[in-house]
Amino acid sequence: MCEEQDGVNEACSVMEAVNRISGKWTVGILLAATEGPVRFTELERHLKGISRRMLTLTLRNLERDGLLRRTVHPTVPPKVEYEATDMARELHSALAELVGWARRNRANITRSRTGYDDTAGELVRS
Amino acid sequence: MCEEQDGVNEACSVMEAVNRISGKWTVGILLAATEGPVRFTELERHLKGISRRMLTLTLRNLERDGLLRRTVHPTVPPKVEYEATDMARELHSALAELVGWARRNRANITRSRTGYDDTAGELVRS
DNA sequence: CTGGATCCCTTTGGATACTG
DNA sequence: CAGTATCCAAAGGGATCCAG
Repeated sequence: MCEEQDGVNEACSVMEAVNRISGKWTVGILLAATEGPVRFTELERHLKGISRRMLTLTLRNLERDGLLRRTVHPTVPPKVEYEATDMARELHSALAELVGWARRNRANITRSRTGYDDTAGELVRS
Repeated sequence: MCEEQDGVNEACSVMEAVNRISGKWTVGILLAATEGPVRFTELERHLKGISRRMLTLTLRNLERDGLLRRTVHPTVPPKVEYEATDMARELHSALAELVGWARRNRANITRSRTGYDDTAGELVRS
């Protein structure tokens, strides 16, 4: 599935992880579900701007990967709760590293981008 | 740009990072460029299956974000080298966490998926 | 050798309306 | 409340040819 070469298999492992947490809403949902069980509409309000369809899809995929546990309470009206699994909680600590990096370098990246756009942009339209 | 709510701004920082390293080839390129300067065709051979277009695009974006440094040697034939910046090297350490997580939980996720597909799959086609 | 430009297909994601 | 179904737009990504 993933050719084994020098550093590429390492990259492959990372990508497996990255692919799983990529997606516009995945991290937000994961973080919310780590603090405790959350309901569908709670998430819908929490993740402002998400559509029902994307919320459903993202939840399904997370459940499928074993990162979320879905509990249906057979009541009227129905009540469904989502909660992060242990595996997801471990991931959370790894995520913290990324948060740190993002925080530290947010400004650098922005500067780099503007610099790049200013420089290269002019060359193109020369 | 990113509404500040409870845990969402935290998720936002993660997403900034995730968005930057997502993309099919980004991590592979980053890892290769972290070990030392690499040339265009080296990468093309290393990342088996990548198209020239995607290699170019990914390199451009990484350079734009300040994660890669692009050095042009004014020779004939032209020679261009890419190397990871300090910022990218810091990211590499954060990535290591993810690698660990991916390695530890790869099997779990696969199991979870097959289990999910077996269970839910039947319900759908009922 | 190192790309740029173009075409085209696939995937992702959003809006909305409907249902148990 | 918690979804499902459908339609549609935008982005991702591959193939190929062209150029400095």
